[in-house]
Order: sequence, then C-alpha cells, then structure tokens
Amino acid sequence: MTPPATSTRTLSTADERRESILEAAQGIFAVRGLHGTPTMEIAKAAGISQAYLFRLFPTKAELYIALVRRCNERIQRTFADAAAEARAAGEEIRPAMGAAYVGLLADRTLLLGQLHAFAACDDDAVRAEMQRGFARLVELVERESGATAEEVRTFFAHGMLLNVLAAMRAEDSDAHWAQVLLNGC
Amino acid sequence: MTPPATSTRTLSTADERRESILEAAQGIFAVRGLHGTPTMEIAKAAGISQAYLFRLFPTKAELYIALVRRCNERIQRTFADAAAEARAAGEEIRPAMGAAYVGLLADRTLLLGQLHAFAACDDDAVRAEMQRGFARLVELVERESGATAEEVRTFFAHGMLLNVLAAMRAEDSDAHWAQVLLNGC
DNA sequence: CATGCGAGTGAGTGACCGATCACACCCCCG
DNA sequence: CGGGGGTGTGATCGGTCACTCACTCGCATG
Repeated sequence: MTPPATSTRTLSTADERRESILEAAQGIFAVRGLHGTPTMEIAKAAGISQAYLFRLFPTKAELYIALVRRCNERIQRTFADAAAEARAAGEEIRPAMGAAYVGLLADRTLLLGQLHAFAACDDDAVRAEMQRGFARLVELVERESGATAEEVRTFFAHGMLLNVLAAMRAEDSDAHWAQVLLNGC
Repeated sequence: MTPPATSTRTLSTADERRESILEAAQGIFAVRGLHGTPTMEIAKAAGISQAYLFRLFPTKAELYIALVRRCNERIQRTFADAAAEARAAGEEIRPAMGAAYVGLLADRTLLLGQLHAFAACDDDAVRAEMQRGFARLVELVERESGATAEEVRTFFAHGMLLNVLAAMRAEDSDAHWAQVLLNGC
C-alpha cells in the first residue's frame, strides 16, 4: 500500500501529486484569480499534463475550492499554534497572535489568494468555504485573545486592508498614500 | 450638433450610450469580475448589440478601466461634497465624512465592484487607476478631516473589511462571526 | 517473466468569447 | 429631395479553454 520511505520512485502517488498541484496552483491563482487563470498554466507549473490534472481534480472549481480550504486551514493552524505555544510558555496570548499574524503577511501569495477568493464568492461553494473559514477564525481569535468585538473587528479590518494593499503593490510604491496606509507593518 | 431637448429622438448619442453601458456594466462586473463576465451579458443589460458595445469601447479592458475610473470619481466626489457641505454649514468635518461613507455603503455594487477592481490589479492599467484613486482619496481624507495617519489607516481598513463582508454576504447571515464583524454599521 | 493496476500523456472536441466586418437605418443639412 | 455622417445590427471568425478519451508506461507482486 504505502511505499517505503527509502524508495527511489520516479512516479508519485496521487496524493503527493495533488499536494504539489495545490502548491503550484496557489502561486498561479493568486495572481489572476479563478476565472483569469487557465488550467493549462497550473498543470505546467506543477510539471504534469493538463489531462492528469483533471484526473486528480475532476473540475477546475473543485481544484480551486480545495485550494481555498487549504489556505484557510493553514491560517487557522498558524493562529492556533501561536496561541497554544504562548499559553504553554505562560506568555500573553494577544501579542503572540499578533506576531503570528505578521508572520503570515510575509507570504504575499496568501494575501492575494485570499483577495481572489473573496472575489470568487459569487460561487456558492467558494462562499460557503470562506464563510466557514471566517467563522472558525473569528471564534478562535475571540476565544484565545479575549478581545472585545470591536477589537476583533479592527483586527480583521487591518488584515483586509493589507490584502488590498498587496494587490495594489503598495509596498513597491513610495507615494504618500502607500506610506500612510502601510505604516505600522 | 447637440439635438434640442424637446427632440423625439429614437437614437441615442454615442456619449449617452457609453454612459448607460457603464451603468449597466457596473452591476454586471460587480458580480463576477473582469474575467468572469462575458461582454455579451453587458451588451444585453445595456440593451444594445455586442458589436456596438465594441464600437463604443474598443476593448473589454478599456471598458473595465472606464468603469473603475467612474466609480473612483463617484467616491471621490461624494467625500468632497460631504466635506464641503459640512464646512459651509460650520459643522465638524470628520463626522460628515463618516456619514458620507455610510451612505456609500448602501450601494452594494459599489463595494463589490471595488473588490473586483482590486482583484484585477494584476493588469497594469487597472492597478494604475486604483492607485491613483487611492492616492486622491487618502489625500482628501487627510486634508479635510485632519485625522492622524493611524486614524486614516483604520478608516480605510474598516472600509476594506466591509468590501469583503459584502462579498461573503455577511449581511444575509446571522452567524456569530457576521454579527461581530458587521457590528457598528 | 507475466500480469494487473495505478501513474501519466498526446491529441483531440465542443463550446464559448472577444473582436471584426459588411451592411441597414435614421437624422440633419444644403 | 438627395446625400453624408453617425447609430446600430447579424453573421461570423480565430482563438482559447475546460474537459475527454484512447492509449502508453512503470512498478510491485507471484
């Protein structure tokens, strides 16, 4: 069933392929979004044929949703880990979650991917996945940080601002507006 | 040149058509975005043939950019008017801009359209237009309201949060996360 | 070695979409 | 009334895209 770890396989298992496809797809979808990126580009980036991509993900939409779920789970896990570590070390939770947040910002494709996921929310399945992700994340932040509703709201608001600033490439601009809005990151 | 106002014209001028196309396009593009919406749908919504749409806007991208510019100008004008009115009435500027802001929120297509415009920022021309719009808006808010950089940042951050909440249809949800994030609108 | 199964692909197919073009129609002006 | 310029359309084209199918190959097992 499971090949030994020392195996010199040239072929991958389907699960390994799915994972590497999702990894490649994240970088591609993050630039042009669900409707803007052809499946051929993703297949190329993943190093497989387009035909095989469609065997592993029966539909472009299903691939996209799997990617959205993966990103949401990654964000969720990052925050949960940070909170758990702080709690175990007897440190304050709130700054730890802030730090985890800043760490996430380093990944530009995550921010852009999230923005495109919001834009793709016209699709029912995408919207359901995003709502589910937000629900879990808000719950986690509230429970772990003990912040008030207004604090939580401002926390997420600044996150969304960073999404759009990433899309506009504010970091590459030294214009006044970019300085003002990016200040504090 | 200009037809008399009492004319019983059945044909429109090109400028009138362009305007009604942009009006129709806003509602359509706001749902599925630049890459997700076919030009045929816009032509249908505007009540003209697709061929004529392409005569009035030589390219789908140019139509989209004209729309983005129109939206930006509308936002800009709304804020400027609110500030001017408050100033003339001797009232405080900052609450007036907040009120103008809330008024803008009533138009869901404006929020969704802006979100899709951010997502379309991979296109150089779209990004340039959005940067220009943001630059002018930040400048206006700063100058008129006299807010600090941090206040301006938080102001825009909450605006961007409302964009994504509109995309996720948080207003139609009575879930906890929606209550928390929408509270105060 | 034989055989069976999962990994992987080249070559399509039908549908759709952006863009074009030849042409019809309306309206104003001399 | 005739003609010219602006409004508007039907038909279509070239290209692209999501998705399919028939097929090959690699590898573990007996």
